Amino acid sequence: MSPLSHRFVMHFGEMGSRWGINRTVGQIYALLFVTERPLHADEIAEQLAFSRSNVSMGLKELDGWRLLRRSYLPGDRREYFAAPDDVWLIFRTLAEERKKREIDPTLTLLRDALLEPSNDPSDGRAQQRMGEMLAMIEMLTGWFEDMRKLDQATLTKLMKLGTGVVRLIEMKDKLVGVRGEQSANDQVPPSPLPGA
Amino acid sequence: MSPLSHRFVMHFGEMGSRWGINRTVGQIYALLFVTERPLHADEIAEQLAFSRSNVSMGLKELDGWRLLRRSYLPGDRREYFAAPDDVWLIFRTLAEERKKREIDPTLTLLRDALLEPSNDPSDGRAQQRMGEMLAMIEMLTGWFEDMRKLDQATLTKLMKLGTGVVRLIEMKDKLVGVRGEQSANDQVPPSPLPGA
DNA sequence: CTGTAATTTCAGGAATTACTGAAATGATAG
DNA sequence: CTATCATTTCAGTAATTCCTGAAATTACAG
Repeated sequence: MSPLSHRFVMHFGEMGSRWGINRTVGQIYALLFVTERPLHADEIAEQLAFSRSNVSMGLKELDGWRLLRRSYLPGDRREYFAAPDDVWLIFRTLAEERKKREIDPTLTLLRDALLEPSNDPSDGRAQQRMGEMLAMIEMLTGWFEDMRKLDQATLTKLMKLGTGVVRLIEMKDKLVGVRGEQSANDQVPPSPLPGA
Repeated sequence: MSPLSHRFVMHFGEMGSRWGINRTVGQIYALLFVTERPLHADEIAEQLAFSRSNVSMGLKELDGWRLLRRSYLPGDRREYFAAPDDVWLIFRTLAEERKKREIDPTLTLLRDALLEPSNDPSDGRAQQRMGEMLAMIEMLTGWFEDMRKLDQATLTKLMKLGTGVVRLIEMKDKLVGVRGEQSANDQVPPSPLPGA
């Protein structure tokens, strides 16, 4: 492995813990990401000096994140692995999976907990706060869902526009006359900071 | 603690590991979040059945995330802790801190690594891929920075607009007349306009 | 200062998570 | 079916992270 690739792979290994994956998984993905051709498990194990079984578990984990492309070579029984070519696809998948793992369980808890009527009068404050949190998360996830539907070209255009989008909204408000509330299904949540 | 609050606190404890904090820190923050008045460390330790020193370390950690409000009571030497009232402020802070911890180090690595000219010819592919990743992260963080500058009201409006924002952009393009400056990747193919 | 209350630090043990080698399972060619 | 190669599972160990009690430090009242 070239010094450049090696540095990149090591970095992903170190960052792994902050990203909620372990060193092995981080390094494996970095390696697949920078490598031109698909690799089979033994090659990965050899390059990273991990045990074969560790690589197997790491690949399984990555598979759970939907971040792997699998392929075969004619006349070769071994399975080959690669990262998707499109970095934006990788990012989208990552964002979706993180939302599913880090946000959705809390969304469910808040909805469930706030549904059942409380007979404990001391719950007032807690209900209030949990309601605030729920409203925020629903707005964020709704918006995330909206953005997720957009194709890459549109999303790119939107991001390049940056704060310029505010001028558009002001312009619209001026033309239309005012802040007509958008219909119900317009709530959306943004997830700035998709995590790693 | 009421059953409702207890459930919330336990949930945050369990989710802690997925969020990159530990059980203690998760539970402490959940407790502060739902509790009306600020609490001092001993109260937290008692309610959650953690050692006093563990609470101290947890509060230090939360402080590092800038998620704590500290206060004093007249005639009382102890320090009191609370979560900010505004859930959006909490979210923004969280997003900023996560970016700092999870994204910025990689941004730095990619910039540094791609700056130094490589003499290793086998670096071609790695440079290419790392460049793609860098371009994506720069677009995302740039956009994040733009959104971060907006005040809450504007951000909320934008999120509620959801995919409606695409219609605005199309409208603008129509009014202004799409100029050649819009490059190839800016074409706006009829996108799924769910709200439309 | 001195004494006391509040808080933090830290070494070590507890708990959790990561990793390995060996064995089991699965897949395919002949 | 059988032999062989590939992959996964899993029990045990290594490594890391979490948590505690005791000691040290800090803050402040008298």
